[in-house]
Amino acid sequence: MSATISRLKPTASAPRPDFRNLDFGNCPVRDLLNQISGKWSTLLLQALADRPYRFGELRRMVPDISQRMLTQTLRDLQRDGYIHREVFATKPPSVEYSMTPLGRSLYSPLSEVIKWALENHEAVKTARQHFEAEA
Amino acid sequence: MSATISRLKPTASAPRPDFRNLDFGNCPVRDLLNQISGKWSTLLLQALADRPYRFGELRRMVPDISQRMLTQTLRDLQRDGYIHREVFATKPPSVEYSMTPLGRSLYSPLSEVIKWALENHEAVKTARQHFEAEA
DNA sequence: CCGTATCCGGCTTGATACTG
DNA sequence: CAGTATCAAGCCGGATACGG
Repeated sequence: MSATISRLKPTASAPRPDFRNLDFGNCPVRDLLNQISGKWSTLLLQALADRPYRFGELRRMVPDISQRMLTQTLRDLQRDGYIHREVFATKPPSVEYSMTPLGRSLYSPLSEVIKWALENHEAVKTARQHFEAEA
Repeated sequence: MSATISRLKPTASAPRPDFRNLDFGNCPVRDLLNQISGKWSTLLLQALADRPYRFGELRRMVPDISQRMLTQTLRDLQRDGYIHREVFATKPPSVEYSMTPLGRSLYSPLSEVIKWALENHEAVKTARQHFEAEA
């Protein structure tokens, strides 16, 4: 997931590229992908791409997420600027989450990957079966 | 990461949607994303999108991957049909990895996400700083 | 050169119980 | 309704050593 993969200089004399920009701080792709590849992140982005939802709604839409992970994942997405959190001082209080422009701009390419996954799931499952068969 | 997020039926009488297609076997997106979101998967796909490489070359291109994870990640990618593994009976033996058509078709949308990450890393870092500042 | 085996520490996640 | 705190379990990934 590095931004720039260390390409070996064809005739490099250095014994080792030692191209240490792979840590999360310096490699944007690993840094960002690390977040959105969390177990629940993409799922929640998909949900909020539709329209804003409240905490409890999201909880019901994703029955097998724990309250803990829902809170945590939403806060991480908010932290990175993908979603907006708005508290309504109703009684009892409610909190609504919605996508930011940044979140939408991410979701645009991300949804293409999701689409690919839906369209090619069978192909991958077939590949897996073939792989097992060879063992 | 589910294929189809359980949308609450507006006037549903059921106390709970109980829409359990979120397990990895049935949810394509979570199933596939789970693989490519491994710590090294995207990085290796990027490398092999360029051209085929041998094991040792990849190892040097990604200095901080362990031999264990390189072998394992490559095998997982091969298992899902994204890359091809070819052994050459040279002396000493060498193994070359290359992308399959399926792998290329995945990399196409995936590279757009990577591109997004490169272009928007600063925006995300800024968002993080603002988030911290509010605490 | 390429791959496997073993051990093991840490992060991530889930379960549960509790507050404003 | 939303969120926090705490604790324990499981998986992932790293180090190291060995084998074909």
